[in-house]
Amino acid sequence: MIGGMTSPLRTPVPDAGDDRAQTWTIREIADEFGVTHRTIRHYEDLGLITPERRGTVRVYHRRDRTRLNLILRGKRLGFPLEEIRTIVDLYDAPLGKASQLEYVLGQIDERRADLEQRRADIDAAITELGRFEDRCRDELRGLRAR
Amino acid sequence: MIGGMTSPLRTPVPDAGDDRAQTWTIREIADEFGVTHRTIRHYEDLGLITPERRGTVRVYHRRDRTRLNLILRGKRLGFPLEEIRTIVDLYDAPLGKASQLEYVLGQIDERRADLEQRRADIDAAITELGRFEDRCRDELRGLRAR
DNA sequence: ATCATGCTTTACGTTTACGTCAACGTCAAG
DNA sequence: CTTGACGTTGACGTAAACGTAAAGCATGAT
Repeated sequence: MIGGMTSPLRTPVPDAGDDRAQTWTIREIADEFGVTHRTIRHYEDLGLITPERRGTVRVYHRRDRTRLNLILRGKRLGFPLEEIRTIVDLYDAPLGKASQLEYVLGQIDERRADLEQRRADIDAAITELGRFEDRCRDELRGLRAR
Repeated sequence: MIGGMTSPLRTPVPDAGDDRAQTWTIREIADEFGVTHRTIRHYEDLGLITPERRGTVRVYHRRDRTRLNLILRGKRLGFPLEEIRTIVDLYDAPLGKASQLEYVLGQIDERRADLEQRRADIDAAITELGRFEDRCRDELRGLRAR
């Protein structure tokens, strides 16, 4: 089960006063998202997340959690991590100049096309399952009618 | 491009008269489905398809093509091959006894639940993309307004 | 002071899904 | 009968996505 426990870092950050600047350790993040710390670090190796370093230790912010959510959903959808990186990078690209915006909009269209293809596959699979289920139920009724 | 060329085997099968009993070679199947013969053989190693053997040579029937379609769609959806096997096996299970039918119906429900979870993920991703696109377009208009 | 915990890096192991030879069989054509 | 064009079986290679020790700091607790 994935809860929403908020476990404050023992170093409440000097720049405090803002309690929304909450941070988490790698273990807390891993537990909460139901993955191992090794997985988290693997994503970092691939540049999917870039937690702050306080000395040698990793400190995770809200931003990292947002990215992790995107990553895990991408995984559930079967995207390879490299492709997932292009997606999460997309979401926090600079967007400064018009050319960059045009590029991002193009990427968005590509992504959407991909996702809609997948949805079509899923819908096909579901209706097929439905037909198969009907056949099975018919068969079952036939057996019980005797 | 994946066409539908029908290339008859040079041995038109003694049990002929029925032209629907068409067969294909591994190369034809591979080309038509856009995969390599190695991939086809890999699926056979895992028990996903079981082509007829005429001597030492593999002979593919319509049934194998049906399975291959299921397999490739499963792959597009990101299912691992082992899981895909349980799915294709499901579709041509015996269905003889009621107990077997009950089991299959249960499996169908599981599959459907999985697929619907995926569809939910996809829908979420698509609407998120939509919101992001709107923000980008706003930004773009802002730049051009100057 | 030291001891246990938790975090870190380094590095090799594993599973999945094929790719890539190598070496051989076979069958029709020249 | 030899030459290709396919087909077949190993067997090893590889890329992705982590798992699994091994061994070193850092820090709070005893």
